[in-house]
Amino acid sequence: MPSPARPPRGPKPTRMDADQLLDAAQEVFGRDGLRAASLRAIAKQAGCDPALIYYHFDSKEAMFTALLAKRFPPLVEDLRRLADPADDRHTALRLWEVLGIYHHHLGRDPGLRGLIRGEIVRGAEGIQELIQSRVIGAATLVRSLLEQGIQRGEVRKDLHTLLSTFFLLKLQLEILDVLPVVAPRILGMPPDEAVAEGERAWLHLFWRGIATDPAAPLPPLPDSHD
Amino acid sequence: MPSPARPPRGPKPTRMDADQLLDAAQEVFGRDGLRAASLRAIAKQAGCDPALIYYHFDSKEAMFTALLAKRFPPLVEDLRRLADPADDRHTALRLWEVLGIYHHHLGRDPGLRGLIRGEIVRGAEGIQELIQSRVIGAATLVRSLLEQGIQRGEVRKDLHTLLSTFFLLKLQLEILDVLPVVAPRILGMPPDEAVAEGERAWLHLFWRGIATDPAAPLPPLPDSHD
DNA sequence: AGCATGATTCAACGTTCGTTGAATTGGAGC
DNA sequence: GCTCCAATTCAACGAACGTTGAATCATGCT
Repeated sequence: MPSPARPPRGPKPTRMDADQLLDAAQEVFGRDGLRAASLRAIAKQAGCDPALIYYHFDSKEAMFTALLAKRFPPLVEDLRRLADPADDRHTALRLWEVLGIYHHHLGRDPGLRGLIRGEIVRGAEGIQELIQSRVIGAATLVRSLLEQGIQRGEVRKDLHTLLSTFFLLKLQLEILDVLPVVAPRILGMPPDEAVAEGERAWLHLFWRGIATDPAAPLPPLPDSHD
Repeated sequence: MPSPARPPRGPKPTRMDADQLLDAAQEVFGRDGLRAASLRAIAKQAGCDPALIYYHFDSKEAMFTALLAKRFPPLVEDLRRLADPADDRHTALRLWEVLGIYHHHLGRDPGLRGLIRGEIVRGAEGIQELIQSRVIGAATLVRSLLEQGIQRGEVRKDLHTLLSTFFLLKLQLEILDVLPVVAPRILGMPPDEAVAEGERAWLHLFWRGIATDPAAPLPPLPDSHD
């Protein structure tokens, strides 16, 4: 009996590519934050050995930046399409779609959200800048949307568009993050419903806050973002 | 030469009480989060040995709850005074003071903010509930303020006051947290100025969003919260 | 069949962490 | 001046961490 039931050492029948590792990393980073997340936890989530991570990535930080590089571009691409000046739909409706895009790309799991939300402030130096530059890229598109609204006369001319963009996006992230957790206890409704109602209430409040004519009725907003 | 320059073992000339340890803990917890903050870092910040912490507190978690128990009641007490229905000032002005109270109690250092903001979502079970209950206590007072505004006819009757309270406070925390960090690069202004302008812009937008008559001019808002 | 190579695991290193028990000392009370 | 206690430090434990180098296996190429 040379070795009773030792698990095989070599490659598994099912290969593990970098993407699968990134999915696991997103889960764990989102749950624990960059610093508290352990490579052993990520490996366990992915179902492999921690050392395998070093075959695909140089370090924990490199894994993090790879995660950003994978998840951000699709979101930005959706925003870019939406920010096309040829789109002449009502600005409130387009802002509603902004919330939808964030919901679609960041809403499904804790994922990048807590990480984007938190790591800007408490993250290490280099990472802070990396996230900032990515977030700014997305925010700039949303801001241009507000400015198109001003030119169309639908949005107040004296609006601070940069701060307003910050408000719109930051609160949407908070809605996606916090409402599902506190909804059952505080709002007495299931998480999905709470998020949907929160987004709708937020857009109404925000739009009233920035509209040239706050009393004018909003165009109908399509159903929840799924 | 029995011992060249060994530092003394016994009590220092200057005693260290639990409050000083809590101050150091607030600094480190706020910077690193509950999980990533180390007792050794807290001890270094306080200028004592890590073991001393265990003389005053049972554990790291106990230290955290003690910190909440110390910092929250003064904030809630200020809110309670402000929510007195006998206060007949304009509701927008009272909401401006709400922002001021949060600024005053949570604005000076990273302190509890990042912690309140983050740990609700990603914290351990028991702590999550602890923070929630404290936050709810404060939020309830702000909500009553909105409802007084409705009764006075200054705030829209169809407002979802619970969600609106969530919006008001969450975004104020984000303003205090993020604006100082990103202001120099993005807004091109010093942190304090950015926070002051952000708070003012936020109150204007929020008030327009909830007012019965959004076009009516706001009462003058006193200068920045200091 | 043999071999090279890419994918995976194992075992270990050095570090840091939360925590503990014993040792030490300054000051209060007698 | 002695004693006792509260406050503080020291030294160490076991666990978990990021990381690395060598070992192992599966597969495709020749």
